[in-house]
Amino acid sequence: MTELTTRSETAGPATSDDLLALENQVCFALAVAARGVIGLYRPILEPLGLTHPQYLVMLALWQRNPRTVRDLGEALQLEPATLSPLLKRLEAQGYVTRHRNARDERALDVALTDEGRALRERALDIPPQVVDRLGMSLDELGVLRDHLTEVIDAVRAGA
Amino acid sequence: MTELTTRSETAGPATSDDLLALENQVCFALAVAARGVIGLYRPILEPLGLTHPQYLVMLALWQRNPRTVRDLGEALQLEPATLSPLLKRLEAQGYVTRHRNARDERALDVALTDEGRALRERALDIPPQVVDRLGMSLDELGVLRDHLTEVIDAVRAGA
DNA sequence: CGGATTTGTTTAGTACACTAATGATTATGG
DNA sequence: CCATAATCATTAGTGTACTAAACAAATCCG
Repeated sequence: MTELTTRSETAGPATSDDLLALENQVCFALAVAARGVIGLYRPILEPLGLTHPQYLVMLALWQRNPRTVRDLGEALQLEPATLSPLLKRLEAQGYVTRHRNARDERALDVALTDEGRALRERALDIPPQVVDRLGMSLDELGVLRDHLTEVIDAVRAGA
Repeated sequence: MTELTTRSETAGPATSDDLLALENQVCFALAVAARGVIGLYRPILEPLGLTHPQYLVMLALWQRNPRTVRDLGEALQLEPATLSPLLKRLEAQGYVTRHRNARDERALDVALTDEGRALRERALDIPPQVVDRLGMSLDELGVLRDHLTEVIDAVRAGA
């Protein structure tokens, strides 16, 4: 017997109902969990004037400072077409500058402004706030993150 | 010592760099994994003329047939404002009908058409295709789904 | 009964996120 | 060296996904 969707019960037959049951779909759990967790960030990021994807860009820039659009896209696994307008909004907020790279005029260097650099201090309080609201242990979250990393690698391999 | 973000290393201090490192953020892993897995569905769902959220609505309707917008929203954890245009597109595709509920004229009943019902047969092949492309075992996926369900519950409790 | 409140859906507005197409710059190879 | 190909970013178009506001229908309650 081959089971083609994951079910809570380990015994019993995998009926066609089980196969297409919403609650058995990993993709559904993934979508709901991602939307839910990102939703937790919304009120926390709002005072900083950041959306969640914008926050991730800032995290990437705090790790390495002038980065091209392509470089950011690889780090965040986002299409340049998604980043392009997002970065313009971050520029309008005053957190980054956008300038053509001198050595390669095709590339666009995205760099932190003083304000963008200063924002990092305020951001230090964000992860603990989210962990607090989630109410899950760091161990649990660590295990989850490792599982998610496996999925991400599996997607890359299967794509 | 309190660790506020999950890190791969269990020993050593949690520096401010670790705290804000992109690769340590569960929200980032969640976002990338969700986008990646949903991306795997894209070529598989395309021949059926469905997007991933539309596919989830169909799954919900195959489980219980006439459902109101609100009911679907609770099942899928989506705002009615998100579902409203999505359901119009499913109606345009010929998979569902949209009619006001006779007993409560506020509510909108979404019901499968014959074509929508028939689509279920073709959908039976989707989960195995995705599992195949992912290349992860059903056990791993089951564990992951259970972890994600915990996160979803934690979000609901903390929101 | 009838005004006030609640509920269900829709619309408006903003912001991702994707694919495909465009345009500009750099790299390549005959 | 120069035509061709590859690379980088942007724009256009579609489809989520959210909040806030609008609207109609049903419910509540004095």
